[in-house]
Amino acid sequence: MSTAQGARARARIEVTAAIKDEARRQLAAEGAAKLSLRSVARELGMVSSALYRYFPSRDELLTALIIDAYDSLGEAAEAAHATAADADHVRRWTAVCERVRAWALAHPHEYALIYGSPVPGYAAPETTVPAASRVGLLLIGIVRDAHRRPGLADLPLPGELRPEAERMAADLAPDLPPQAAVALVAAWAELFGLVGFELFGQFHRVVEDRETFFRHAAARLAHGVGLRP
Amino acid sequence: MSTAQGARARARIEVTAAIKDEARRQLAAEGAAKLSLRSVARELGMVSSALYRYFPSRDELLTALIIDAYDSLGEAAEAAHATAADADHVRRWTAVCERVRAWALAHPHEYALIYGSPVPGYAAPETTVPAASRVGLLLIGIVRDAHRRPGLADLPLPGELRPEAERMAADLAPDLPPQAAVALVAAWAELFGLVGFELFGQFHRVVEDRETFFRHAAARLAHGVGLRP
DNA sequence: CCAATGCAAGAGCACTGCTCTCGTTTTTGT
DNA sequence: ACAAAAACGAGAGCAGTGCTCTTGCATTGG
Repeated sequence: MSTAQGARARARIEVTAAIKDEARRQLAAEGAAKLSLRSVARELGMVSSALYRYFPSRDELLTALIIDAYDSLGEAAEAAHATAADADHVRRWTAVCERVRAWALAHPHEYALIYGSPVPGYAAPETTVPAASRVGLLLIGIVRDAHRRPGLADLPLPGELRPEAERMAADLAPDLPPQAAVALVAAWAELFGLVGFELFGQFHRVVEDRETFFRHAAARLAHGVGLRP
Repeated sequence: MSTAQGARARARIEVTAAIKDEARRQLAAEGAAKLSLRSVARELGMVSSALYRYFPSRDELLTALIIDAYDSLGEAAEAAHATAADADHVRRWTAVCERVRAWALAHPHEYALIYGSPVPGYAAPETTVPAASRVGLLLIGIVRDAHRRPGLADLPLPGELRPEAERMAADLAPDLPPQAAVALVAAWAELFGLVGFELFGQFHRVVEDRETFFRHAAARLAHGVGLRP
């Protein structure tokens, strides 16, 4: 039987956590490109080959960090949503958007890891999907609330788009009108376009008061999906 | 005086071009991470150290490729704009957007290089700015045309945003109303959010008919900046 | 108690960016 | 036209990387 897992098993999860912590430290400090297995091992006082008992490759380590980053961002966004629970739909939407931006500015390298170019060979493994969906699900929830109250403006749905819109709505939010689903996905992508452009320097000498600019852009996105104050 | 530059100077620009060509080949085939100076040199039949006579570092080579990529994208977008010169403003806008998307899908690694996470240490050098602005200038031109005809819808300008809006308009397009400038910059960033999400796999199992989805998202962006058919 | 497994260490391979030196060739100033 | 200066290609070498394989020790489980 043995209730308490042996000392070995406990040591394993501790070492695994220590590796991830040190790797995350190096990622935050220098970026994914400069993160090296050898230097993580060195910092932890072990030899590089020992590290392969815990992660089969550098890419696997990075994947673990990717999932953690998605979770950290999702948690932050959910917390922002919770503290704005009493506000109207537009304010809840912008609260989530602003928190996403704040998280990105605070964790630029983690953000680049998950929303920048895929760093490894490429193709994010399927295991990252649940963690990656958290912000999206949050935004869907806000629009769903607005639709139930009711308070979701009706959007036009061009005929050409109807089949895809219905498919998307069926997968994402069967209770929402199809045009809301497409508007939502578009706004979701556009939100990260705004954040990414600011973070990666495209707004250099273009936007100065980025906080104000972003707040209004986020409000315009909310308006675009049909939310009204 | 000496009109025809010496054979040495001519050889230099030829070798420089050959290096860039081979580097671009490897970039397109394997991505920026796998592009190595040594393998470029190997493929060109020279030794790696000789390559440093032409590019002082790997990052400088990458910077040259970045500028070329911006120019290639800008050229494609301008060509699309030219062939749609007779159409209405919305169609010209969407033509440019769709060409940007098509270029990104055709050159994923180049796109990742310029709009993904900055690959080197980071911070794109100032020399990339002119090439990077071409698509933005194109979009500004379309809105300016619409404003002159006239046919640019009036957008609201919240008081809080007015100072930044006026600053942006002064820098970007003094002849446009301030609110058009902010809407333009936001739409510009959002456009690349849409493209990036599709390219980097965020639409996996979310959007199926991506062409149709994108066309309508681009049209919605046009509407958002005040363009009307 | 003993065999099977988990683990850390070390050596080693193939690769990278980059530097320095050493002849050779081309350009330039007088 | 000739010598000094600059540009160039080749090679060796340094420090670093991801990853594999073998060896010996510690911890498990039957």
